[in-house]
Amino acid sequence: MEQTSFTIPLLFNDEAFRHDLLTWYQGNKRLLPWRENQDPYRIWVSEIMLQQTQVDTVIPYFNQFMERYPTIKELAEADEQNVLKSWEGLGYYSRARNLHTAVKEVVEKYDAQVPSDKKELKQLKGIGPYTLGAVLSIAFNHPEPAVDGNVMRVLSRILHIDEDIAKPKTKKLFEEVVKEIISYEDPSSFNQGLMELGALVCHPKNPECETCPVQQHCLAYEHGDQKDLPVKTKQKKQKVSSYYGLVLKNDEGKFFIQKRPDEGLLANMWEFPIVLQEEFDQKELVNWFEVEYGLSINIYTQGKRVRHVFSHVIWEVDVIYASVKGGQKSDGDGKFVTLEELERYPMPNIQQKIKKLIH
DNA sequence: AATGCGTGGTC
DNA sequence: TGACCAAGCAT
Repeated sequence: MEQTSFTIPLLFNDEAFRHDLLTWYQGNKRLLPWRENQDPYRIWVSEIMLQQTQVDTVIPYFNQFMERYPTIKELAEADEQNVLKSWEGLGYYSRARNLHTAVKEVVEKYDAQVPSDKKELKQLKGIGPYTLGAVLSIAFNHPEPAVDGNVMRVLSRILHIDEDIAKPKTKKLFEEVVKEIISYEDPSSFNQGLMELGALVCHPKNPECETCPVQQHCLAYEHGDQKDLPVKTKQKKQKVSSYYGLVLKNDEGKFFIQKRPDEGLLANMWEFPIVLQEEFDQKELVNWFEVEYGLSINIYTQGKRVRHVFSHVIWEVDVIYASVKGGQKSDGDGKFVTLEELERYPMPNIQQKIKKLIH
């Protein structure tokens, strides 16, 4: 009844492919912190961190995170601000907040045991189709597909599938394909093997086909057009927004920072106040701040321009230094802190760049 | 379905 | 050096 626009070629030897892939994986898999055991909590955390993030970047974050939050209960009992601090610099911060929410739910509803039930696991915050399959297969040995960018790239070449992998529908196609060829003996190694192959051999550019363990199964290699696969439409260019960033110091040498809103970009992270230049000209800044924060500031110099590229937008922030009179009161989410105290607040990289300009 | 959501590495 | 890429999810 399910009609996909693709059927696996009869000449594709899935049994031999599984054997060759698993044999290669067993002999070539990297020793990674989350591969030391099969603790579902560790597997879960690693999969969240690995979303859109490279292994080398994740490793130190994962080790520190596990040192600080060794068990589900300890993470569940933590303050979100501390969890965000552990995530600082890793990006996509909603991952951390969703993981924290989900972990608390697991403690309450499932006695702190990661559910192995597909439906229960899927409804947890931050667990989508990929992470669901990854946790089920790696932690519980269930034969579920875990289709990420690696898997789509590898299989698009092996089976010569030229559907646009940027389209959601295409991922479903690959999930159906994996269901048909996955190993029921070792689904964990099968899924990880596909991803490992994508990371170590079947690169996006210049795939190392000459040393590929499944070269003889690869239709793209046979055609000689592996460089043209996968097909992927490119994303739009980011638009640039210009801001003023205010580094405000009061009489005690403390700096003004504020907590960002609880949703949207960099939610619940802390920042030096910024304002869109198209909304307020530099001449209006003093008045704007007075009205917005109830504090009188005195601009004394303009610093450098800081540029920061996000996934979907570019910020250019002109840093402005100013002094504040008095400034003990702190309405809402703003407050004055010393440079030392500032270290305890989770701040995104754009704000770290601004912070480094303080001398 | 299309868009919002970070950061670092590569060429 | 800008563009692309990397173990995606929420809405």
